[in-house]
Amino acid sequence: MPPSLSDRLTESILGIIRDGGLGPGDAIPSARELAKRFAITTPTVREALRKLEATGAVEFRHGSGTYVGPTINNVVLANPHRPPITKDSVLQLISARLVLEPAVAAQSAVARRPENLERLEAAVTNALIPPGGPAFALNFHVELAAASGNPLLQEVLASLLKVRVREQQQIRALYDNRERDHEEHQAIVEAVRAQDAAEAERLTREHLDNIRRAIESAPEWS
Amino acid sequence: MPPSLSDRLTESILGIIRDGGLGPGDAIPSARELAKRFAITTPTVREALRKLEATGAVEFRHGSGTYVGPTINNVVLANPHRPPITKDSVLQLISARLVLEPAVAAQSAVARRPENLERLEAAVTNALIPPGGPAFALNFHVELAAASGNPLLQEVLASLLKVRVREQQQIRALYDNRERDHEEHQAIVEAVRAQDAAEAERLTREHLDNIRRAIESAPEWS
DNA sequence: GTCACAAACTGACTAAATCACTTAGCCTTT
DNA sequence: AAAGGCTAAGTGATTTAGTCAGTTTGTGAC
Repeated sequence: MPPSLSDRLTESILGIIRDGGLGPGDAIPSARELAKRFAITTPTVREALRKLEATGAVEFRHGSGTYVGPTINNVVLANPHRPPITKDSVLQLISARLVLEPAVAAQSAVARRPENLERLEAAVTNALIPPGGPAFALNFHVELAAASGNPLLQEVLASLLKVRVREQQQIRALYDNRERDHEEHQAIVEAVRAQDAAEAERLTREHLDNIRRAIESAPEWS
Repeated sequence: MPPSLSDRLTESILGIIRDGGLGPGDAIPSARELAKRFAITTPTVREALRKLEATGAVEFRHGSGTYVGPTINNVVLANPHRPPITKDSVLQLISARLVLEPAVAAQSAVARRPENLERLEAAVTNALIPPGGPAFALNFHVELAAASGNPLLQEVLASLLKVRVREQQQIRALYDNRERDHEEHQAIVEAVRAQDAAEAERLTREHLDNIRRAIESAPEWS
């Protein structure tokens, strides 16, 4: 079963991006230009571009052009077509985080660099006055993973947390305790600053367990 | 900025799948049928379907139809357009696994059910004679995550390991030690069977560290 | 009953347009 | 000279109408 024209075209376009040394935000040739270059028609080009769009490899801007997307170099992705959220799925998510994040926090405590501390501080203090939407509080957990020095860990956490963005307000209603959130985040940062891996791990587990309990005791929804 | 027709169409098709109670393998209406139903043209339908194809939500079978894909209910995905592998990216991956998998193994040790042990045994014994391609040895690690009882953890590990499938043979050349692999897997299973979380965690860390060292000492490639 | 074949479905792709939006430059106005 | 509005070129978004290429299924000959 030979790969379809659309599949080969997708790879070719990725080749153009990579061989051209293009990064997120850079423009790629227009659909008409690509159609001419590969001697095919624009609907076919668009199909290939749509596939790349679905994974965040490219972005369309109507009237302007097509640009390299932010997640083109990602290894794992949050499913953009993920199923609707339920209370069970939220509990499943927090349980998974409860397994993964303490280990990440421990790693971040030993590997963190000065600039990570700065960014963590910023994420903690900005959480009380969210500038970029309701999901900003989750930024802390992504920054914590970033401090591990391993971009892959950051990707995994960011992908997991992106799930919650859409229904963040709904969750806020169940667990809106910014003060405690803030205090616990602050404590984790201090442990990371002190490079105390065991303490960072313990505090992170405690923090997530608090959230889990709050969600668990909340009434069913959706 | 209102969502484009293509975006709304994608959601509508997902609605058809979910409202129809369709699961992986089930057929969805043909492109022409969908075009008629939404009063649009087939190229537009195909664009929407291509986006769903990119995330594994649907699959095309030329001449037969379009079917619900295996990962439609996934929360995280392996990027199908991920960048080419390098030695550095492999080390980054193994480092991330070194952080995550020991914690998963500990959880699996306490949460495992009898059927998980069966599947783990099967994965260990089949690893020596791979039936379904060269990537079969990685199955063990996915099964280990499955034993945690949290499908999300299984998804995360499966997505991380899918990265390696494509270049698995290349990696095999660097670290082809099936005997030791097999022994170490076996030891982890025993710890999981005994529900010894600390031991499962330790053995998993040791196992991955062995792999890491083998890759690290290998010559540069690609 | 079994096999070959032909319709009828399906996806894959083409061709040539038109509409909608953005951008940049020019030109007017101040 | 600076500010604002207009216009034209370039781009994505979508349509229309068809052809080609696989797959499935039922029918009829054997």
